[in-house]
Amino acid sequence: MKPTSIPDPTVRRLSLYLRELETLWRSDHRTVSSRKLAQALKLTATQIRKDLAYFGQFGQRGIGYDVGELITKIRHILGTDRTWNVLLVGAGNLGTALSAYRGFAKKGFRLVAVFDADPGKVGRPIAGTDDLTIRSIDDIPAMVREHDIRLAIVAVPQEAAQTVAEVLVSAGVRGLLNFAPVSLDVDAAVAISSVDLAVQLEQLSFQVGSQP
Amino acid sequence: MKPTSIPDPTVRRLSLYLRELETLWRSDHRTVSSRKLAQALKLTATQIRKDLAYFGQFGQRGIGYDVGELITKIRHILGTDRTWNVLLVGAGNLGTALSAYRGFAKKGFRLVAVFDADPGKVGRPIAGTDDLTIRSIDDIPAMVREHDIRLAIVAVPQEAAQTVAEVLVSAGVRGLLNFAPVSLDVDAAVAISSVDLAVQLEQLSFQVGSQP
DNA sequence: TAGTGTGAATGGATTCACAGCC
DNA sequence: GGCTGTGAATCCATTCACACTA
Repeated sequence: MKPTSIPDPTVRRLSLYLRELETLWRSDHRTVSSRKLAQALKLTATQIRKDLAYFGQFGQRGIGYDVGELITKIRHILGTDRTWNVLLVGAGNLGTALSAYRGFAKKGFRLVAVFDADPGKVGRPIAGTDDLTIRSIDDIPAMVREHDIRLAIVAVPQEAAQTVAEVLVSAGVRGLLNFAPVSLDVDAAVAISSVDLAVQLEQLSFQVGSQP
Repeated sequence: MKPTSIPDPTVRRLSLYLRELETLWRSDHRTVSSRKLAQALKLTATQIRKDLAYFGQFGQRGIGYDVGELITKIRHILGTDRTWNVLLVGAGNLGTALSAYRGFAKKGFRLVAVFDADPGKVGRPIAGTDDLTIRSIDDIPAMVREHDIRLAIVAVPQEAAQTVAEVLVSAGVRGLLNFAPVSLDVDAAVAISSVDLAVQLEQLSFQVGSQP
């Protein structure tokens, strides 16, 4: 891994490369060219080579890339070659669906606890998970310490999001995946990734709407 | 609205401006400067002014922007000043959570039907919605025609996503919001917006991981 | 021939600097 | 004094062109 700062778009694409490579692996492809990868992802071959070149020389001229090796390398770059303990706040519709989502575990993210502010929900088990029960928000700091938590998912209503974010950050969490439709204001050292479901539809509305 | 092609990043930010403006409106702010807006969203004031200038002159020098007016204008630009009928495929964990999500309706997106391939699920009502029941995938074309559907949400497992996308597109859908962890291959005229939940966490892993 | 890796050129978004208006 | 709108300058990601290797 080189010392230079990596362009943000490159990091985003790295995840897509990994996803595609894993699919290729499952269908028994053991080598792939930047051109093939580009086709599948609707990017350019040069871009993929540039992106990978930020981190080293992974390919064989004339041959392409070794799928298994590249998977290992990208996982290492992204930091997903180990297990991350993750915690989730907000046991509403979305929160419980996310708790039961298998895709996280497949990528090495293990959900260790779910929290909700509603005392009526505390203690209730979450369907579709092995043995998770809803905990009180007050237990967050202890859980963060106990399980070395660095990442958390925020799936609470807009009004509660900023407060929850502050609790998490002051407990020591370093990255937040935010589903609340609000821009969180936290220390700049904390990484934030946001998914606003309505915003996604608005983008489509714009693109489709400007067509007849 | 000008004829020039709008930068993609600008369109993405437009949604954020709208969200922030709606929050300001609820807290009784009736005017706002680009600097205030920039602070809240962690952007630069110039960028906001440039973005808005693509579409016209909405501000008052010395004063700022009228919150209500700007909301109206941005909604018009995004095409959300009308109701969009939307359809959702995949009544698993995530799909049912999305069906019950109130945020879509607030932004003018009305979910009119939910589909699933599992015959055992067809006919079952969806909790948290008024009167939606799960329908057979075969009914998609009829529903698209009947309700003038242009946007659809894909919340099916990876293996099913490409097929579902093709069914939707050939039925006439113009934009897809895809939650399956796969890159969909459809006609270039179809707008696609993708949310891969695991990818979001990977991005955080990278950012947090490169810190000590 | 098929394919990677990379400096140089290009293109497009962001920021600067400032004119113009309240 | 405060703030918008915008050409010019800057910055940064993408693409081009090609040396190099299997």
